[in-house]
Amino acid sequence: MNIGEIARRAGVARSTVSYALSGKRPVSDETREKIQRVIDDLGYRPNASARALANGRTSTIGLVFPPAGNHYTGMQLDFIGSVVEAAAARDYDVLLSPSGMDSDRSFQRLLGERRVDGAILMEIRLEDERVDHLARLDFPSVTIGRTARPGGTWWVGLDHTALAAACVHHLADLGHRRVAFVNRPEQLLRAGYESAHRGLDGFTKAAAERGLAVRTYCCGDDPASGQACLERILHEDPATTALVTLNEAALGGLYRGLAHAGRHLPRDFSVTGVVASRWAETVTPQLTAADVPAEEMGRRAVDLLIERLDHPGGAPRHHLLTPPISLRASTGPAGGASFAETTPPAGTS
Amino acid sequence: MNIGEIARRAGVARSTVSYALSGKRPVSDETREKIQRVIDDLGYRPNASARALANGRTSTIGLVFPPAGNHYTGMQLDFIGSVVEAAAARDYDVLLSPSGMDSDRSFQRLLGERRVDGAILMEIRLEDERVDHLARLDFPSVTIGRTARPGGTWWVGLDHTALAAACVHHLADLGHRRVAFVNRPEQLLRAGYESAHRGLDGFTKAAAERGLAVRTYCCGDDPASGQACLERILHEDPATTALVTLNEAALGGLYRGLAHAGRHLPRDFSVTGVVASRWAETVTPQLTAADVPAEEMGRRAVDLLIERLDHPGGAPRHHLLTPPISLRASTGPAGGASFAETTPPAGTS
DNA sequence: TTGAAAGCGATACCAG
DNA sequence: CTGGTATCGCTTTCAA
Repeated sequence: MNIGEIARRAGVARSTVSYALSGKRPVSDETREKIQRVIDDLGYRPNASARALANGRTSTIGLVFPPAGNHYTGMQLDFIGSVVEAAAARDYDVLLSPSGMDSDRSFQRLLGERRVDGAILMEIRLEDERVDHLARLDFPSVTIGRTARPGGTWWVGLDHTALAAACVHHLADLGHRRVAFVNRPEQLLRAGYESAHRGLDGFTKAAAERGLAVRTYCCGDDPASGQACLERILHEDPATTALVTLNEAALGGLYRGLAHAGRHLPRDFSVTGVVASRWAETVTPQLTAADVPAEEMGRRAVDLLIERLDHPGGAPRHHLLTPPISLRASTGPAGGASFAETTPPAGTS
Repeated sequence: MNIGEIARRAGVARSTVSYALSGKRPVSDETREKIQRVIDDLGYRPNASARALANGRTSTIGLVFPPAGNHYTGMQLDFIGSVVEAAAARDYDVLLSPSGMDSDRSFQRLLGERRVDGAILMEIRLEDERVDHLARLDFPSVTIGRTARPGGTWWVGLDHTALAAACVHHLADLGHRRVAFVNRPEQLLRAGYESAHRGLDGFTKAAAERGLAVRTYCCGDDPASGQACLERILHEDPATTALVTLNEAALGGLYRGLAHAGRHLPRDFSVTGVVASRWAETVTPQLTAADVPAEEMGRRAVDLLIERLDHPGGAPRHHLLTPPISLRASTGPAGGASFAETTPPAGTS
């Protein structure tokens, strides 16, 4: 079923059917209705490939995120969901590409073969070859996260520096003096992941400002690593009374480690960090955290990209978000239990 | 940059370039190398729309899942991730479509406009108009989950009946006599969601077989609902000593409710269910559960679909999986505390 | 082993 | 207001 067949049955030219559909040229009511009847009868829908070939637009956006092997973090998945829904609302389809490098086959297909009109990139690194690549090609794209020098590019991001600092200040205000930082996996830090770097920076500087004793850790993206990491923390400094984390996937393990060490939240230990609300609310006690507004970020990224597609050559725009800390139940005043002096160090049993 | 330009620069016909690329016709080494050099020089990649138009295949599969408004469950997202990775490994792209009905715009675009070669459907209902629609059109598709009468269709599914029954038997073997069932939200049950129905069935029958006293509940897909649901359970029958759940998103809330009621797992209460392992391992104590093998299911769905695409007309195939229960730490013998008689009912404070 | 040309199914320009 | 036709970039048949 194609446009020629519709034209034949309606007794008009193919171009007339096309114009009746697009409205880009006036068509008499009579003709339009005649055409519409045929279309409804046959359930005709124009072929997307042909249309894309003819007018150079696919009405599809690419969503590029690194392959995760076994598991994605909840946050990554939240972004995917929000981007897809926002795009659907704007009548765009979303093509997924699990690629971490600009040389990945899937990445090449998306861009090189022009399968998409534009792309949204996730999991940005401070130095990101994918971003540079796209910028060089002047390929319309928006990043969720920002590189070291984001000037001239389109992005929506979180102010991880400020967020981590806010966590530190919150803990310092509560009287905590010895605080640990639980980051994403070391391999991601080394690879230059933005959130890991800026978060660490913000934490370190704010802690120095407040004169806190700190230790920083990298931690795998899973509960078992979280538990192991917590054991290390209490082993290396049993007097630690609080931690800040960016690692939502490890959160459950951190909690478990605390429970095993006999530390009761928030009485003798406080936990806070940067985590999407749905995960913060899953743990008990619920996590006091700067909530990552995944839905808003996905929606804004889509809006920016569509704006860029509709108005090529416009000045780069971006959104830097700094969500407030939501007070829940995982932080409390330090010293409630003076734990380190009344019990043996954990992690040694 | 198109195939004509490559042909011109290499001094050959367009068809020769095409054949050099596809290998569907012998091309002399000399010619091929000449062409390849030009291609490498210019970084040429064939246009996907043109190719799709010419040969009728898009090398893209559609992944259809219901719009979730605010949040997807972790399991849904796990499926998405696994399908995307499996497809990428087979050089297929994945187009996402958040649509619950066959009338959704996104659904129509995907199929009607032939944006995809085939589709994978998630969140199947016992009576599913999307599945019927696709079957009528003979559109290549595979479902994750199965309808009431899955004969003649392609699917990969979980034997929820057997899984729920296995949970019941596990608890009964441990001596539990009063057991609750925490299902997905009522609205999904009413809508006929397969897992909710078959799971409930399996639970009910197995419980009857073992002579257990049971209560069944529907519960919203979020921690707050889980907590509320647990309060109701203990309020309506304080002597309940165990529960089975399909609702992974509520799990954190169920645990919290138990903690608030002073029930210690697994000493005075046991929890088990059907949940993907990564979520089962997030909670403390880790959940003894039939692990949903999301990755395997996604991979198998992709394999089945590609098989169906490559060999049209083949006999329908399917995989029914029954993963075993992984013993972790959330279940234990009943009666360890004889809780109901020594403390007031929970949920009344 | 290679070239020429006819589609694939739309869009949009040029005429009338 | 409508029709005819070139065009998008690739695949594949037909001929040499």
